[in-house]
Amino acid sequence: MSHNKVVNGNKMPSSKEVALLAQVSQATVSRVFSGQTNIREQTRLRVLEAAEKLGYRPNAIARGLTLNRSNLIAIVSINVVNPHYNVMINKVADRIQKLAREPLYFVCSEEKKLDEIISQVLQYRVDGIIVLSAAVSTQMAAECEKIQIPVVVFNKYTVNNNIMTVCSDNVKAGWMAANYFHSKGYRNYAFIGSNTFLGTSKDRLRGFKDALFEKGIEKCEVQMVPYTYEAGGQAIREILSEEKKIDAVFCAGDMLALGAMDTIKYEYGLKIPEDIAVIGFDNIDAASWPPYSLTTFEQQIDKMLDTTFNYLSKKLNGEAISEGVELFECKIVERSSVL
Amino acid sequence: MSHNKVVNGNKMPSSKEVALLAQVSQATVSRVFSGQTNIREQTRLRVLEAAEKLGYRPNAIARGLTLNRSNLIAIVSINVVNPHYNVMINKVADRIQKLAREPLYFVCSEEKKLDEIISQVLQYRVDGIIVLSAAVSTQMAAECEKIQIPVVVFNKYTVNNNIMTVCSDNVKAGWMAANYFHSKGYRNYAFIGSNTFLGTSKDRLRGFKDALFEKGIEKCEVQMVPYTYEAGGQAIREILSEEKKIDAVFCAGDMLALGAMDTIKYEYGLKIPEDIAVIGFDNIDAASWPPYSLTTFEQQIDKMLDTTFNYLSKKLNGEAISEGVELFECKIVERSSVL
DNA sequence: TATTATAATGATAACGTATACATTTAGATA
DNA sequence: TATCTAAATGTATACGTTATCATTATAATA
Repeated sequence: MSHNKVVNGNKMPSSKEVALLAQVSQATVSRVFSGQTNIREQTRLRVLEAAEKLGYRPNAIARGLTLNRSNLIAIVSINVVNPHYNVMINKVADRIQKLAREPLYFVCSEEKKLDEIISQVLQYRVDGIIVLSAAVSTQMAAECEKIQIPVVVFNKYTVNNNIMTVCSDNVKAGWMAANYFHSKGYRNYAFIGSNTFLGTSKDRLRGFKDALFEKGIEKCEVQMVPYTYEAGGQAIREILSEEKKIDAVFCAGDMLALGAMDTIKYEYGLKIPEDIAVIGFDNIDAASWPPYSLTTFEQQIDKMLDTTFNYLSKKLNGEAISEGVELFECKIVERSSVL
Repeated sequence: MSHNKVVNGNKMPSSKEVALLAQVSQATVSRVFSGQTNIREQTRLRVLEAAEKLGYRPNAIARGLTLNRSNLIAIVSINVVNPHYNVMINKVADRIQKLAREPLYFVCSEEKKLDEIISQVLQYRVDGIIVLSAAVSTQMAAECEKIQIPVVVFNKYTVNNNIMTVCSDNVKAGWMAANYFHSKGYRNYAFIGSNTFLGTSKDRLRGFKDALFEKGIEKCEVQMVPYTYEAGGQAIREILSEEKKIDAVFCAGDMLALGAMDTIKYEYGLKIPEDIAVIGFDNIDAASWPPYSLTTFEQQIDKMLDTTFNYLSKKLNGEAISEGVELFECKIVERSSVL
């Protein structure tokens, strides 16, 4: 059938077959490929040559079984179209590879199903789990802790003894946004958040309202919508339609902000920032483009990743490091969507 | 030390431990969890109860070893910030999960290193490999074929007997773009492609030039730049700076097109489409936003994914299906960046 | 050369699962 | 009840690696 009859046509050769060809024991082959030192150069070469000839590659699955770890690190992310998000995922994947591990990628349609997904993840005996923008249940966190699998929740504020949480200080950012608006003379506020990232949006809203309260302002139009450009437009439409006079809108995501801006300009013929000022969140690429020039918040993603991976690698090396919540301050990137 | 002394504090229980508690053999536990039928309901429940009590989860790694397949499907993608791309990756991941497999995600910084990455992928004895926008070497393709691992190259035209290629008909799309421009009366052309997706860009350029040639037009300014918004701007700057009169530019990617458009409008004060018409590629979200309203090409991503996963699942089920190149036509989405 | 110390290698037992085969049990029939 | 058949379960082994321990080969020393 096959044109190739060498050894075992259709499956990858094992170390045993390499050993046979190189005339050494299987253990020696294993030693060569697990990078041990006590090997005579001559035999090492003979083994490598035999391996080359057979197209041998160590079986990571089998290795995982004996070592009781897979070298896999899971990324669990909610399924959302968000440029900022995809940048994050790529960065996370890259860091995992730099840790000499492989990213096992799980997409989670609804946050409700997160526990189910993690349960699946655990079947792979991953070395660690990074959850993006979703909350891990207390029960699941306890279970992971019990079997010594480090979990980092990234970009979602949760308090949980057993897991590491790395997150932006969203409450403070909201507070900063309000103060920034106020300092520029704006007085009639609106907030557009997303129910896709509900917790995060709520935190930003809380900080926003806190600051307004400090200034003696109670009124603030609030819309919570899906995280899309269109929904941003729809939200501002709701706000503007009912004769509610606002002159400043804080959007808990650039995508929402861009949708709102275009609606403000093209549907209502209003000027930004003269009629309405806008602040966004995430500083996605498009925020800096001339048609928008959106003032927005930048998160310290790289520093957050440093913390995440410092924690993970310490855990993986068995070094002591304690869990907790690590908050990072956001920075306003000033452009021209606010006076 | 630990507050929990049940069985084996810090590692996940095995089927053996479950068997012990349920007073059955390990084989029976295995049978319950691999969904076999010949099990008395009573014992099945006893096993499930014991498993529940111990927090047992089958070890996918060990299962992979015996079955000689991991249930993993690798996604190998080049590292690029491209919204269209991230949408694709999410869709691919989702389909993999629907196939009851898990996506193992590899990011490849340079296309040169693809073979190296695939070599790593193969260590995990993945059930299949999906390569996005990168070419697999003939040698590597042959190797994968030999060990019966199906490979699909998505979104990159390559001819290779051993792998399945699913790709848009880029040559034809380029040809369509030129004809579209020409039918609207434009006569002075430029092309901006990306060296990040060089092969794809070249194909689109070839079709574009072919059509121009048919019309008796030889001249066409060409720029090949990295796939970014900024590079798109820089490219059009190069084209416009040297007194080269052009009135139509075809960009092999929306990101490039948006960058070019903003530069045309805000730096040169020219009007789109009156002074210069623009066609993009991919139909990313931003292309439809009012400031751009970009006429662009839409790829039949879902149909392409259908073909990809139909091929994969047939291969995985051992059904016969032959490799080959499957091309999909692109569709122009007409907006107002062309007269 | 004989003796040691050390480096290199081999033999073997895990790791947790699935499965072929052997055995037991339960249900059906006479 | 005895017998037979089929279903349920148990036993034992293999999957490809790593690691421990035992053994052999090599180099260093007297």
